[in-house]
Amino acid sequence: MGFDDHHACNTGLVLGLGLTASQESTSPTPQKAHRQMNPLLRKPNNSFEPSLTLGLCGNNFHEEDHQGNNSIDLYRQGSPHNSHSAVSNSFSSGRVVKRERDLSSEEVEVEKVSSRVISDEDEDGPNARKKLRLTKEQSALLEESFKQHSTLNPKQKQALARQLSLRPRQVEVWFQNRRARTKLKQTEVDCEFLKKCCETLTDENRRLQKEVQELKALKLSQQQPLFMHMPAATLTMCPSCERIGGVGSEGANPNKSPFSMAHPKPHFYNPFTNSSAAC
DNA sequence: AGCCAATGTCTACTTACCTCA
DNA sequence: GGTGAGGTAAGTAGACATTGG
Repeated sequence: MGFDDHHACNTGLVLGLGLTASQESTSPTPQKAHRQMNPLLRKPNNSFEPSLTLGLCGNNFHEEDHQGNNSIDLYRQGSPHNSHSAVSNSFSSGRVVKRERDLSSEEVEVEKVSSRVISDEDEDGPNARKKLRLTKEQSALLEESFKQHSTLNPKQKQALARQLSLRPRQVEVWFQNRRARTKLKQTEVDCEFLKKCCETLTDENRRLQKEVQELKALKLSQQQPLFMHMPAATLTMCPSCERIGGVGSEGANPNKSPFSMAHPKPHFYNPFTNSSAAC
């Protein structure tokens, strides 16, 4: 169908059942493979599939080779609040097993060091969970990095964490939350866009229904003496082709619509004006 | 080659803390 | 000063891929 979304809703967005191909460069990381399996992130290389989403573009994932040496830093926190972390909670339950399993060996070591510091400083009880606030500099650098690639491979994570004096886990969490926020915003945009499309289609539907009614009425009137049902004032004659058109069939929507018929002005045959002497 | 456990990463959802009006 | 809303760091569960035995 010839529905032109770009003009209909004027949002600058593209809606369509399109076939999208992968924009992602090759990455040897497992995450890439995972993304290919994940329905929300999947961008298969050699396949096309219908899509309605307005996902992030420019999301190329480069296998950047940061210096990435494996030395372990004691990641100091950037703000006074930072001496506490969620790790203190994790270690207070049996989930510490999973928690440690989630961490690389390096991270485990860092976590353990951190937890030691935490336990020294934590005077609010074993379950206290103070909120970390990232500094402006940290946030800015994370944002910058996110613009380049919305997911990180382990090396990138390590390098970024070192650069920011954060734990790799914190960098990972920040990226996870950032992706979630992006997706949420995009969903809101999509929702607004679809609402507008719905309104447009509803209006169009209403207009077409009205047109159908008028055409039906006209057809009915043609089966009976026309002068009894159709006042002369409702008929107009096309000066060029000398045909008669009804009022109201087009006037309801003066704007050209994507749903307009190929020949928007219907020509109605009027036996009374169709004689050779009519014009 | 096939199986399985361990591990790592992801999303989605939730919780808890902090800030600000 | 108290409070509710919003933002966000972090926890959790579940799914899936990879890897090594």
